Amino acid sequence: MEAGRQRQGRLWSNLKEVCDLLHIPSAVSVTTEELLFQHVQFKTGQRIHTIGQPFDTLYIVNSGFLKTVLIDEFGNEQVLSFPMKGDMLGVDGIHTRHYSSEAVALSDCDLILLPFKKLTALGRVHLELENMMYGVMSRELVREQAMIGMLGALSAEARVARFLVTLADRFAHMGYSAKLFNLRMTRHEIGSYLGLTLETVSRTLSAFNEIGLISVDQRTIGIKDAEALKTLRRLPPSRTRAKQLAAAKSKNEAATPAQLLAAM
Amino acid sequence: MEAGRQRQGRLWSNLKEVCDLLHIPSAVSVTTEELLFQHVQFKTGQRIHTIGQPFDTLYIVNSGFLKTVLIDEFGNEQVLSFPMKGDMLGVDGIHTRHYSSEAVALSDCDLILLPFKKLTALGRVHLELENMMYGVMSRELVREQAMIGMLGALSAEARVARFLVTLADRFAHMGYSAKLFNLRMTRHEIGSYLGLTLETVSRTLSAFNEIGLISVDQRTIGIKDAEALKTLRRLPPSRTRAKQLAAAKSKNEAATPAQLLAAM
DNA sequence: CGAGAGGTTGAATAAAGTCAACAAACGTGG
DNA sequence: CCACGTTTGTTGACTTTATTCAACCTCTCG
Repeated sequence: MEAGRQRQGRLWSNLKEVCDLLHIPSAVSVTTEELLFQHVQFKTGQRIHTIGQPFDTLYIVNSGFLKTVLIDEFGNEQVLSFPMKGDMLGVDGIHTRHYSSEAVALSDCDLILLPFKKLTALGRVHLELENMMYGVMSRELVREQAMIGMLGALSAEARVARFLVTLADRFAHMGYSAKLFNLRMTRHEIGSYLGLTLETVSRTLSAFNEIGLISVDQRTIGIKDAEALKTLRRLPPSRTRAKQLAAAKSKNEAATPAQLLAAM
Repeated sequence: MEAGRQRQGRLWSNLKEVCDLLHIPSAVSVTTEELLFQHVQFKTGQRIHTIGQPFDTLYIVNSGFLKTVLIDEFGNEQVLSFPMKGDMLGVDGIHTRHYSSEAVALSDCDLILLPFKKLTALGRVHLELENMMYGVMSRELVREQAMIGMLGALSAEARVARFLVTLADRFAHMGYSAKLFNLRMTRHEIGSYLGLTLETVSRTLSAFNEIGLISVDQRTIGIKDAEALKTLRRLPPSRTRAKQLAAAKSKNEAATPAQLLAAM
């Protein structure tokens, strides 16, 4: 299970470990020791690559959390993604040979370096590597399409709800709890990612907490009703919610998410 | 310049023609006649592929205009892109082996078929083909990132302005006029693409027309002040515009875009 | 020529953003 | 360990932006 081994004070991974990390089925016959990829560690806040920097390597996240951002003409950050274990970074640099986004570590990180030249050269020998690349790039493309769909069509509440569900799924996929986890990013970063202001994110989380869909304590999120979050499109107006809560309280009962959402 | 030749009642293109179309520098030595890719024609309104359909081929647009869309759980279309000459379709199908979006012809179209199996097989022989694939996929990824940035950060007016500028650039790149062109899509489709309602798109175009940035006549758009459109972030409030227009009128002059935008 | 799709415009409404005050957590150095 | 300033998060009041609903117009194409 230990992806990578110590050598010369650094970690290295072989091709099989890389494929496993990317969830790409690999039928590598010879797990040759020649095919080793170096690890690099980054501390919280460090930049992995910046916009415009010459592209030469891709990165795979082995551990830790990051954000990728665009910087617009007047310095405003637009968060594009929150890569974590198994995600690939730097693909946007292939086309122009310069990174078009910036990647920043949100926690201490361990990344695997994939020098692009080496990768394409190896791709001709180990053809699962080539298929891996196509698969990963296509997957990223689909993810971005989903993001565009979300930004184009969903309300603030639906965006936050989906964000939480997606995060929960990713944590589950990594073997962590999908019911209770810590956000690694600020409200501002979430807002930027979702095309909302940090206040709207904060208010929406509070509203979800109020009606019992989640519990919120700073960056600790508890998922209480994943199903409701998945299908949520719009919250009932707050006066309706207040009325329902009051009614429930007067009967000395806790209002259930189901009751509240029925008012939609 | 004629990309494709008649044969058995259909058109075929060789690798060099495909590369040229994609704007990928190709140094193919042997323009072997073995390496031919078939064309297919679609009429306006026809579907190239649908969501969930098994993936096996990529498409390159040789002529015509299309849209790609996602369909959400309750049948609403979300437009993802408006592919035209030189763009590639179907890349989203690689990952899951099923197309994740739907492509529809907005005009009569001529597309080149790239069977994916054949493509990857050839990629091992002609390595510029492999590089082409990486380049095209990375380019598409960067385009989608820009889209996310736009949807996340820009006002309705800025989105419409950028949309027009981008279209103009693409037309110019194809050898058409960047100053005067026809939209191939409805206001509804533009709105969906930009995350706006059709009414907002219509009003914004009218406002741009009113202050002289563009001329609008149904689907015919004339670009009058490309620079202003490129840098536009927000329009001055309409009462200010009304005042300025009235002031200009009283002096018997036409209000210039510069005057109006100075009020920002 | 008439039906239907596409487009424009206005008035009312709802959603999200802005501005501002405050509170809680963090981290650094005394 | 505590005091401090800084960053992050919450909440309220108000404003702005874009949507919704509706009426109406205008092309296009059977």
